[in-house]
Amino acid sequence: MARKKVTLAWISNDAKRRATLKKRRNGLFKKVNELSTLCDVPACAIVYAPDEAQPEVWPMEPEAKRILEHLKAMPESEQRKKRVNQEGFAMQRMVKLEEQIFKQQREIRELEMKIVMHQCTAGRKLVDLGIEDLGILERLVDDTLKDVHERIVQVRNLNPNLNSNPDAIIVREEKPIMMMDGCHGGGGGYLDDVVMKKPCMGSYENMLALMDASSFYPF
Amino acid sequence: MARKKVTLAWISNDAKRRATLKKRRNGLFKKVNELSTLCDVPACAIVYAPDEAQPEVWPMEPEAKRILEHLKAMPESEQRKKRVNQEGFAMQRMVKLEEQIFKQQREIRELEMKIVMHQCTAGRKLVDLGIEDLGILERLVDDTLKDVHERIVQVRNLNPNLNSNPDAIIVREEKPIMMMDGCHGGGGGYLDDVVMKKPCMGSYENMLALMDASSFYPF
DNA sequence: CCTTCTATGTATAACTA
DNA sequence: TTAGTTATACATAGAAG
Repeated sequence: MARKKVTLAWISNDAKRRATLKKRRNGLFKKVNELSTLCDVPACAIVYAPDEAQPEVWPMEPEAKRILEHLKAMPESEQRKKRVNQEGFAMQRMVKLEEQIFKQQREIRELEMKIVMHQCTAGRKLVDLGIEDLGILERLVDDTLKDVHERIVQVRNLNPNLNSNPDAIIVREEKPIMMMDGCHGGGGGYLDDVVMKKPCMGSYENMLALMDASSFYPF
Repeated sequence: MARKKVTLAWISNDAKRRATLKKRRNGLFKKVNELSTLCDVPACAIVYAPDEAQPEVWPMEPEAKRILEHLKAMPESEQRKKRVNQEGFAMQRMVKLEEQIFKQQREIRELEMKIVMHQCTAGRKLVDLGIEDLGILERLVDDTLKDVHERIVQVRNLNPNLNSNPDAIIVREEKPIMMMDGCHGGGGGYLDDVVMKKPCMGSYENMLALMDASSFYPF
């Protein structure tokens, strides 16, 4: 019954659109109520439905009307201020988008470095990496080392008589790169976040983030 | 971090109430947008914030007025076109940015999947390793770290002005990574469900539509 | 056209930096 | 304070009646 991901676009299917309108209008009005209750602020919402001469209004018309009177009375000069702010809106949004892109680029690089770590047995050489990638890799390896240390300490605490010194066993291989497969996850594994991380917010949410009152009404 | 069950009552704590107001107001306006986009109906919401002389209105306050007054349509559409042209540049840029973001998000997801694949293949966790394996691992990781250090020093000697701090990255070098050779089981169908989402144009078009010229130049 | 159901997406309370 | 995270509550798309 997998629910689709809701594409923000006009719903062409008639029945669906009407169903959605109804459900969401209810949800919207509920939210209006909650907001004005929780925060004790006057609030209202108005939705025109096709086929309905009068729009749905929430809360009761009279109160809504009172709320709306303020708008009518708002002087022009303030509207102009708002206009200016709204023009700046696009700018701000672009800045946000670019920031997001930058962050994502870093995230991508980091993931790539993690994979390099996994890959090393496949023969990748450090010589192929640029200085920046080396920096990232350094940190990752260091983190891994810390995780391993930590785990060793844990185990030692449980069994103080154990010894992890593998000198007698280990023969260093030609390749200096460790084989990471299977060394992650679970107990503080440094890679868990890769799996768990929530997908980045879409740009639309970003836009909403900009919809802060202070940007619009800075007087 | 358990989220409380939201008692539908006035929030007495000041900071909390303000935070909630802000969050929920954004959420509310987002819903208004979604509703009017999905179902193509005029809709608006108005929220008064304390400490603000004027209420928050969504969509643009003048548009809201129009909605409320059963606005008259025609002459405005032409002005809207003009408006859109004026904003055309910014809009196109934003579309580009959004596309880029979307592509990057897919890239990130793909990288994450590759790592997951590794984890699954390896199927072991740090916790699963015995003390000896941990010791071996420790040395391997440590050796790797040393190798990385060494390589960094080498590179620095060649180019003393280089900086390995990832934060300094601005433009990505040519993609140096070759991913996971041989790890894509046949067909690689596992990513098929990544649907090409239309770059969030809808919302901005909608926004522009709301930026009706008559609303902005009401003099 | 309604409900009702429920799996899944989204919003957001609480927390952290 | 504002921004970013995470876990959880809530909203709702799609299906079935």
